[in-house]
Amino acid sequence: MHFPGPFALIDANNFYVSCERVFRPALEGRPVIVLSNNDGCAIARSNEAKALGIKMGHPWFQVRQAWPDAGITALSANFALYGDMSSRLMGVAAGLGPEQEVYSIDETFIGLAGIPGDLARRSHAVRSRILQWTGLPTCVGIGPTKTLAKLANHIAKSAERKPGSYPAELAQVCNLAILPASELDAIMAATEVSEVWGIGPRIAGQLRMLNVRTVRDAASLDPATVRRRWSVTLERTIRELQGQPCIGLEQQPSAKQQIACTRSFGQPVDSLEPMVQAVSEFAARAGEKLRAQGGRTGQMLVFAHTSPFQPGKSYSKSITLALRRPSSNTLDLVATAARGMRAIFKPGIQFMKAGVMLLDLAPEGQEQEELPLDNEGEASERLMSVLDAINDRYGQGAIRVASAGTQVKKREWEMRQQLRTPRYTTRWDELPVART
DNA sequence: TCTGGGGTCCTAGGACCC
DNA sequence: TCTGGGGTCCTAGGACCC
Repeated sequence: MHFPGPFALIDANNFYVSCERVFRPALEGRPVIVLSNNDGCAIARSNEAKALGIKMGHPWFQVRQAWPDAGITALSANFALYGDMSSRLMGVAAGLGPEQEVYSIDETFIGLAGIPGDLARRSHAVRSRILQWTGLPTCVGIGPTKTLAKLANHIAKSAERKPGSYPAELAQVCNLAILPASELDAIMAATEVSEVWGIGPRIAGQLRMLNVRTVRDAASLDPATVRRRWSVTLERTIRELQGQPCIGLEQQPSAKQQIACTRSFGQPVDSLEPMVQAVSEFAARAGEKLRAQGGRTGQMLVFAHTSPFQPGKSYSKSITLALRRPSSNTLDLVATAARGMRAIFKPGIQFMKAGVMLLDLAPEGQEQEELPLDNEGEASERLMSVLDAINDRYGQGAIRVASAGTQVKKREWEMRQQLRTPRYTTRWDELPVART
């Protein structure tokens, strides 16, 4: 395990909303939310939207009813844009220190070992550079462990957004590593235990029953007792709060152990053909992800179910299928997914969601080889790399399997996305226009 | 009318082995 | 009254993260 602390955590503020605002500055200062797939519920909120009381995961149709006159702008998720903005952010953020772990689309840990001088001042400089070069506002938290860096980031954000919640000088950049013990103690006593990375609602509730309510309370627990009562995971969290590094920095993203592609439909589907289309498409997407990490799959899970929100009879079924031999070939995967769907489909059901999961992943070259009776394997690899290269250059879906549906064959299962902004940075025909 | 998607890790318990 | 000891592998379920 690698502990090049102290650690910084750089985290974008309201990331998806901030990406949208870069290209639509008129949205500054206004309540803006970004919706999940299918325009279902709020997954990102501007500060103004949070101030209205809109919650994470709040269904859009309820938001619309509850605040008809608040001037809320709702946008469909534009993941092509967010992914590209993320890689720009990560590139500039890397300048803060020698080692970097990209933790999520909008967060990165930086290992600061060996950096001399005032880390807070350096962080302010990098923060300004990110804002100037990408347009994205961020906050930086610094601590001797990753858990404390996360906590510091929370404090930096709260101090900025809610003046008075913490000392004003901690806004935007908060370095817990150099705080005098008494001040650190006061801050931990003023922070709820549920804010700690790794403590979710369930464990926070159990801790509350033991009168452990603040971060300070949690940091005073005995690690051995915590391990006995809960698990080694929570023990690590407690030790990290006490300043002992237990969670290392992971610079190379490790290969995934499973790959999923699942979607809710834009409308209920009750016939077999569109269901087969949908899982064909999902299998093809999953195959792209699989080839990107250089892996093969030996098992696929296919599932479909009705909406959990609709009254009436519900139906949910899944099947696990073995591939004849480990493969990353889209044509194999699509055929397997279609076979699975035919096995679990039942007429007269209003299906609302389906998905494909690739299990039992292994790196290429690790599986047992069959005697090559022809050059089938090599041809398949060349076909897939050409497919990926074309889709990479001309856009996702430029070439796809026909069983996933075509423009002629309507794709009735496709998700709704009526409020999507242009893919400004990744499509030539959607570039922002400066002047006509 | 309308409610997301994609991951990881840990533990307990059962099956099975010698 | 008594009923071994130790190990591995797999799966399901719980909890967490963004």
